[in-house]
Amino acid sequence: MKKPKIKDVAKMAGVSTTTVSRVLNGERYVKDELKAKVQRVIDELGYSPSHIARSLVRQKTNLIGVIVPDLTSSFHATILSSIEQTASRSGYSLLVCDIHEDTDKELQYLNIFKEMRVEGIIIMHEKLSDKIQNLINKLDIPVIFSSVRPPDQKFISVIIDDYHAAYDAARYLAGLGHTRIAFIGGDMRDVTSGQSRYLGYRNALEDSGIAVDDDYIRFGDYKPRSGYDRMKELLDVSPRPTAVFAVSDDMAAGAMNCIHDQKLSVPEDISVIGFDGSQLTELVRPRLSSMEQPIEDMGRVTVDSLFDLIQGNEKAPKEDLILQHQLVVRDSCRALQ
Amino acid sequence: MKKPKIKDVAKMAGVSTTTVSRVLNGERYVKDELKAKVQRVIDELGYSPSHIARSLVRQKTNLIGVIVPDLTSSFHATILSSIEQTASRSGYSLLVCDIHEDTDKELQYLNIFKEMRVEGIIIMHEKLSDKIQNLINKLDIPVIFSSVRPPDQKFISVIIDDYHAAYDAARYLAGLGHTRIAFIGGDMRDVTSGQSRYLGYRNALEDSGIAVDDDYIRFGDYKPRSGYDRMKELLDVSPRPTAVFAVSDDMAAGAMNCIHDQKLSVPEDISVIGFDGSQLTELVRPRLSSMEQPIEDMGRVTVDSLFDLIQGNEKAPKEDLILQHQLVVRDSCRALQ
DNA sequence: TTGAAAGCGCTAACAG
DNA sequence: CTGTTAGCGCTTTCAA
Repeated sequence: MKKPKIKDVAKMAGVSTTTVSRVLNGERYVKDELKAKVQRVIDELGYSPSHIARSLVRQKTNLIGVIVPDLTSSFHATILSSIEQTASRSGYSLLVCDIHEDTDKELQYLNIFKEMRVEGIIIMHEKLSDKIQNLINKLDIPVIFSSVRPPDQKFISVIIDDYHAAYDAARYLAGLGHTRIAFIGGDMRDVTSGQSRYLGYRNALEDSGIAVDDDYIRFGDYKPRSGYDRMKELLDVSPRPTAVFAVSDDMAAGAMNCIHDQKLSVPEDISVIGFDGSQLTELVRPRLSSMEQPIEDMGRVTVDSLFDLIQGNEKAPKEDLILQHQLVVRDSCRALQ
Repeated sequence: MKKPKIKDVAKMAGVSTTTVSRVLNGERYVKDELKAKVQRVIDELGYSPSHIARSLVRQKTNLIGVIVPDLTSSFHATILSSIEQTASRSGYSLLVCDIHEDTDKELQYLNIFKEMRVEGIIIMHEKLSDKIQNLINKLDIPVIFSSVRPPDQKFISVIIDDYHAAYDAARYLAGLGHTRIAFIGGDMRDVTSGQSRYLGYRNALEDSGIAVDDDYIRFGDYKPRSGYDRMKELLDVSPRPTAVFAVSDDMAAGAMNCIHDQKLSVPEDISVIGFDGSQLTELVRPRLSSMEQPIEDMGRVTVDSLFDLIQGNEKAPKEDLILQHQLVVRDSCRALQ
C-alpha cells in the first residue's frame, strides 16, 4: 500500500479524519478508548502525517534557510553545526546552501527559500551583490547575518567587535616586545570585518608607538593557501617581521607552514597569531594562539534571535548583537628578548 | 500586501489562475501577449509560487534528507559540500541533520524526513541502532549510504574497498622496511569499515612476513584526540613502533602531535600514514601521507545513484558502488635505513 | 488558446 | 467528545 493518508487511518479506525487529526496533535477532547484505537491503526499502517499538507493549512513550515560561503571551512562548519543544534531543539529543520563563490547560486537559493516559505534566513556570506541586496530587502522574511556584517543593509548581524578584537590581538603582540608586526588581512573591498580588523591592527600599532609599515601588510582570502602565499612575500621583506597577525586561523596555519617550509621556526623566529578559534588551533604545532570568536554561542544566539524576529517578539533585537572575543594564548607567540 | 497568491496575480492580470499557472510553468499554448502581461504582474507583485502547494499537488518535493554524524569533521563536511553541489545542480535542496552521537536525534530526523516527504535519504552514519534499522527498512523512501556500510541492511553504499585500502597502506609501510608497524583503528563493534581496515592491516603484515603484535594495535573514534591518546600509549610499548597507520587523517594528525609533544620527530623517529585524504593532510607539517578516498567523487556518485534509485532507473545500482582508493605520498613516512 | 472545477492531505471552525 | 464542511495555494483534466 502506498503512503497511507489520514483518510485511510480514519476509515480503518472507524472515525472521522478530524478525530485522527486530534490524536495526531495531542488534543484533549478525545476519549481514551478512541485515542488508543486510532493510535493502533496509525502504528499498524506506519502512517506519518504529511508535513506538506500541514504546512499549507497551518501556514507554517518550521524551515530555516541557511547560506554558507564554504562548508569545508572549519569555522563555518562549526557555526552551522551549532545553528543546527539550536534550531532542531525547537523543531526547526535546516535547508542548507553552500555557495562556493557562486553568486548565481546564492540568488537561486534565495528564491528557493522564498518559494519554500522558510520562516527565516541565516546568511554567513559577506559579499552581497546588488541583485541579492535587492532581493533580500523585499523578501518579507526575517533575515539575520551570522559572523558577518555586510555594509548598507537593514538586517541584524550577530558578530564580535572586529575592530577591538584585532586591536587587542595586535596590542598583545606589541606587548610581547614585537615592533615589526606583519598583518595578513581579509578582503578589503566590500567587507566590513576586513576593514575593521585592518583598522584595529593599524591603531594598535600606532597606540603602541610603532610606525605602520605598508610592506608588512598583505591581504588574503581567509583560506590557508593565501596565508601561505602572503607569508612567503612577507619573508622577503627586509628586515623580516618578527611577528605576524593573520585574521583567520586558516591563514595563520598557512603562514606557519610557510615559515616551517623556509626552515624557520614558530615562535623562535616569528610569532604567529590567528583569528577565529577554530579547531585548527589545537591541531597544528606549535599550537596556535588566536583571537577567538565564541563560535558555538554565535550559532545559538543567531538562531535564538532569528526566532524572536520570526515571532515578532518584544525582545527581538533592534541592532547588531556583539559577542565577546577572547584572546587564547597557546604556543605560537613568544616575548622578544 | 501579504504574500500574493496565484489568485491575486490572476485577478490583477485579468486572466484565470490556470493561465498564470501556465506561464509559471513555461507551457506552450499561451498567447505571447497574455504571457507578457502576466509576467509583468508577477514581477510587480514580487509573486513567487508556493513550493508547499505545488508539492502537495505534484506529489514531489525536490528535497533530499542528509544525515551527517559530525559536521565539524572535515571529511564529512567535504562530502556534504559535494553532495550539495550535485543535488542543487538538479534542482534539489538538502535538509541537513547533524546528529552528534545523538541517536534519538537521528530517529527524530528520520521521522521528520518521512513527514517532509523527502524523495531520498543519504546517511553517512554507521552505527545504526535497531530502532533505526527498523524504521528505514519500512520507510519506502530510497536510502543510500555514503562513505559507510552498516552491516545487515538492504541499501546501497558508496564506499571504497576498505580492506584493500588498508592492506595497501600497511603494505606501503612494510615496503619501506618497517616491521614494527602500529595500528590505530576505528570502531570495531558494529562498524564494517572498522573491521575491514583492521583485517587489511593484519593481512598486509602477515603477507609481508611480519608477525602481528597486539601491543601495537589500538582503537580510537576517528577524531584527533583519540589519535593523540592512543599514540601516547603506543609510545610506551617497547620496543617502540617505527611506523603507525591511523585509519583517519584526524587520528593521524593527533598521533603526529603526540609524537611531536614527546620530542620525537615524524618521520625520522616514527613514520605516520593517515586515511581519508582530508584537507588536513596538507595543513600539518610534515605533510601527511594518506590512503585517500575520492571524497568529491563520493558525494557526486552518491547523489547520482540516489537519483537513479528515486527514478527507478534501469541503471539504478543493485549493489554497493566501490570507488578507487589512492595512496598519496607526502612527507610523513620514511624508508628505514 | 483559455477557463471552470475538482482535488492534493490536512486542520479548524462550527455544529451537534 | 465527535463529525461536517470549508478551505490552504496550486495543478490538471475536461470542455469550450
